Amino acid sequence: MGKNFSKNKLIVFYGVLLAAILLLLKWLEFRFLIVNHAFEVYIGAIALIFTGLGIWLAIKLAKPKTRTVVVEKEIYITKPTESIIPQEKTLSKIGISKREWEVLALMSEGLSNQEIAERLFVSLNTIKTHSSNLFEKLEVKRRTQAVEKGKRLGILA
Amino acid sequence: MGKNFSKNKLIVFYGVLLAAILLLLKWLEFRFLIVNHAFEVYIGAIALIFTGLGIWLAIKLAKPKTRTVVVEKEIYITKPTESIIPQEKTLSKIGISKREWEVLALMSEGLSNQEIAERLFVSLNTIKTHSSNLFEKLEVKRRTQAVEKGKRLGILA
DNA sequence: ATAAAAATCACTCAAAAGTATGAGGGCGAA
DNA sequence: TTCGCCCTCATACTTTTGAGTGATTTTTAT
Repeated sequence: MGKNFSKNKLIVFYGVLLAAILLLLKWLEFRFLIVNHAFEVYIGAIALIFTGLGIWLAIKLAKPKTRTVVVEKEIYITKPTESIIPQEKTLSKIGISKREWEVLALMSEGLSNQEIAERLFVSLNTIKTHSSNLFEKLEVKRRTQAVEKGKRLGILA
Repeated sequence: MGKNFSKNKLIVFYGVLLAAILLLLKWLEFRFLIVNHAFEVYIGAIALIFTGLGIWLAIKLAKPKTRTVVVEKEIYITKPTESIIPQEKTLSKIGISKREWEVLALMSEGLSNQEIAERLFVSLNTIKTHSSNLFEKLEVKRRTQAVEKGKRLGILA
């Protein structure tokens, strides 16, 4: 906004300057044009002046090229609690199914397989199957390792 | 692209302004001066052409001003791990011994009792005793719960 | 020095966790 | 429709974990 304003002001200023120069030339014309040989010089002066004027105008008004520099700024924040189902990319990349993730989440809360089974209304054997598959996909051997790795992968809160 | 466009627009505007000024002069000429018409137009054309030339030269030759814009980009980093032995106040308040805490820490890394025993150069039975005492002090029933509670209490990373 | 706390270890029994294998139904993609 | 994946459940077996009890040694604090 302020930039546009100053630009307009500049243009107006330049217009006035131009008018002044033309008047000056007019005056010079009256004073010296009688001298015939001065005509070429006059034209040359005009050309020179207005070329310089154009250059000056262009330099003044040209927008500077902006170069964007991205600066990485480290900000320590308690990792924002992701969605309730976090990092679906990671999940699908590893191939963990929704049900398996649910089991993992309840594991991380310290529930036993039996408790998880009751919570999810399925049998204990089902939970065992899920957890076995889970361990294989996470490449771990125990539930504690699964929880630890799950957190490292960002798929657990 | 848009930058060039606005620059061109500026030039056009300047040309129009110049024409207006010339018309003004023309009018002034009719009012107050007795001068050769063709000569005025000639001078105006010269001025216009060389102004344009100046602008063109400046645009073509001027090295672009660069202005650096710094953009801050937030990066989320897991808060740096606190002291290796955290929250001794909490530990003594609950009555967890140093050895018990060591066992808990290794538990949280997913080690089995056997592995913990080997790591600490003691027997499996010792680890079992430690963990049992640990569970009682933490008021939990399983190692997963112990780890979970340990983290909640801030005695684990 | 002595009592308390901590660390060590053993043994048994039970529960939980984990492995391996098979199998049936549902569901979406090829 | 067939194939693959997911979810479900079962059975059998092994390993790990945890509870309970008791004991010896070391460390620590009074």
